[in-house]
Amino acid sequence: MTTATVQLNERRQSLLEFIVGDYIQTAVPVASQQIAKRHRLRVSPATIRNDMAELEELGYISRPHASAGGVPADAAYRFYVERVAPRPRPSRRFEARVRSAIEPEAGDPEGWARGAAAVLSDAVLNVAIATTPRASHARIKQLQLVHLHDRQALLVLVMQEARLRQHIVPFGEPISQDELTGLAVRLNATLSGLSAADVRRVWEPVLGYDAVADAVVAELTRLLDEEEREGLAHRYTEGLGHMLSQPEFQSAVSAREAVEVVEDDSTLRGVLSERAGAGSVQVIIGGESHSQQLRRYSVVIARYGTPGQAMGVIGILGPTRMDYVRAISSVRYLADFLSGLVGALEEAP
Amino acid sequence: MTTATVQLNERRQSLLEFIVGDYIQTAVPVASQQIAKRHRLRVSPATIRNDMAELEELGYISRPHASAGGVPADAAYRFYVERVAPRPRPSRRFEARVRSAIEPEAGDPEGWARGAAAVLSDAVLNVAIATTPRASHARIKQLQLVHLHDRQALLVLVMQEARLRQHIVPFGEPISQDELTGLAVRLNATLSGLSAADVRRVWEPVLGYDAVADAVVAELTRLLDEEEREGLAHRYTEGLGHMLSQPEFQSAVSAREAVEVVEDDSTLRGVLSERAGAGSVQVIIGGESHSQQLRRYSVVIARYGTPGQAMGVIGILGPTRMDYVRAISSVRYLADFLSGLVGALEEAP
DNA sequence: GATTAGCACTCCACGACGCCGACTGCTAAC
DNA sequence: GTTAGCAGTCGGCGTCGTGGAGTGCTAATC
Repeated sequence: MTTATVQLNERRQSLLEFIVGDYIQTAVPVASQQIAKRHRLRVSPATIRNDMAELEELGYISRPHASAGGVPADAAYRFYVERVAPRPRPSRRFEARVRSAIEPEAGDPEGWARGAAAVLSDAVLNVAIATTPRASHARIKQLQLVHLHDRQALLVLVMQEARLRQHIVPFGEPISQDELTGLAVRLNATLSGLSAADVRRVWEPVLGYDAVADAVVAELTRLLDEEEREGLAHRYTEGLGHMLSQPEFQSAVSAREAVEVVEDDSTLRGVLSERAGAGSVQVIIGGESHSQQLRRYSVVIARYGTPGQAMGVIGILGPTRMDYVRAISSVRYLADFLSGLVGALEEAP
Repeated sequence: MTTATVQLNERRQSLLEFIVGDYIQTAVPVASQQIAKRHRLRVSPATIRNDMAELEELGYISRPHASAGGVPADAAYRFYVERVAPRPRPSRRFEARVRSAIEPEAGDPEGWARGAAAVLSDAVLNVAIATTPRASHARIKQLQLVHLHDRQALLVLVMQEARLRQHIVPFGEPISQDELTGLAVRLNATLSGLSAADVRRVWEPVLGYDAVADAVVAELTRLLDEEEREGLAHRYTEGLGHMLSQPEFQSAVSAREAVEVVEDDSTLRGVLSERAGAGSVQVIIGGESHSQQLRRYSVVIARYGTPGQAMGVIGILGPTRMDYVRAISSVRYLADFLSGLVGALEEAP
């Protein structure tokens, strides 16, 4: 039971829904006569005006100037989202596009995230954001050592969910590929499945016996530590052009502002990480983000992945006036789809 | 000997240089009196006007309207670039930033490219683009097989220059990690250092004896083939916000146009790949690109890497009115810097 | 009490107008 | 070839006026 359903009788709720819906479509302040014409509300424009005055009083709509139509405030979008939320599935067309844009066989979460951002942005004509799934407790799956020079090797680390990292490891002494391979086999035997903390505990007793192995293990734990710090998750952003073609960005200042919101990592980072509520789709409308920069934007996000193991984020950024019905259903569908893919990467018990 | 040096006496060449230089700084059509005031040219504005009429005649400058100052045409920028090209080094400050933004120890070309794009864009206040180095003849360095499920493994392929690719390989029969490890060791022994064609030739005789190995090799060659198709190179783009704060993008349409140029892969792909001239820095000014979309933009790019082996691209995209001196020296320095890093990844003979 | 018609009023969008100032092109003198 | 002087051009900008869309209010009606 939302505030709105308590405050407003049924007709006013319908009216508010119409106002938000029309404004989302047209981006023009909606006038009482327009509503009377477009929707069969069985009352005259004058009555609608009275109701709109009431809606303004309660903070659901505001007016650009005294004799103008109403534009929805954050509260109105919140009401709208709650009212239309149950509508579930995206179009068949969208589902088909998702399936053709993302290749499950690749086993490449980065590619999936990139593909997901691309389809999503095309579908909602706003900016889409996707991060690769990332484990809160990174564990090593397998490592590989590739000879580069006499005293240098490339360490390739495979973690759960097929996350790859690479780093150069320098050694004090010359070493051959054969020796490296042997070392990798031994390390894999002892360290597979362990977290950074585990690795340190297991390795402690033998520390100091083999300088080469020590160097590899040190780098290994560093990479695992890094992986756990969420900040590093690679983010794919797509569709800025789509968003800028929305009418709210016709002025040059607002357009540049939008670019800055998208390019500035810190702005979005807060919204993406803080809203940890897994499961369903989250909608953060305008000022609800408590971010000055995002005051005029809404974010629709969902987490995906395997709970407790590795989670990524997929979502939309756009002006508060966005097609929430389509946004929510698209994000929900994609999150489920990606979760399925990531789940399939988990090792069977 | 350029066309301009033949057509223009020394004073007019200086004049043209001043016009271009001033316009690059101010973005305002430059007037004869301004030039007389700012530069000690030892002639009166009237003379400058006469010379400017000549420059207009020859197509070096144009005027927004009949009684306005001159703005440089593509030809003027071309002249300017050639005239100031010899100036060599970027500022110490820039060099220091490059060194702190790019970590050689990481041995991660993707990270280098990303870092390079970031510093470059900050330095020139325009869009910077960097691709990872990519071999024209991809050769396998080492592979790794990671058990996912009973009938599925993750193939991790390391190529020269530490390029990584990953892909899931499904099998008809169940297989353990130990078997996979053994297979990887055998394959590494036979296939290391080979190209896709080599692998196919070497493998042909034993094809059909081991379904699992066949599946891995098939996937392997497919990845190598893919690697050779330039289209797949991952591109990092940075600094759109910087570019949009340039005065040419104050109007909303031009801003959106700019976003589209940057977001649309195909527009830039042409310029990036076609200009294969390795070595020095290439400057493509406005219409020289023969692309309608890029008519008002200039591109400053250089290839980096180890010639004949693996090459990437680093460059700048901005309005034709850009600081070419800074752009060219920055790109040159970064290309050299990155080439050094990539070279160090090559296996010693 | 809720709904509606009528009407005066508000405010924006838009085009016309006019003025100021910056610059040029031209002419004639040096 | 160079320069001073001057008439002429054009963009930028603020002002003004008008048309039209839309509201709020009042009084009548259901």
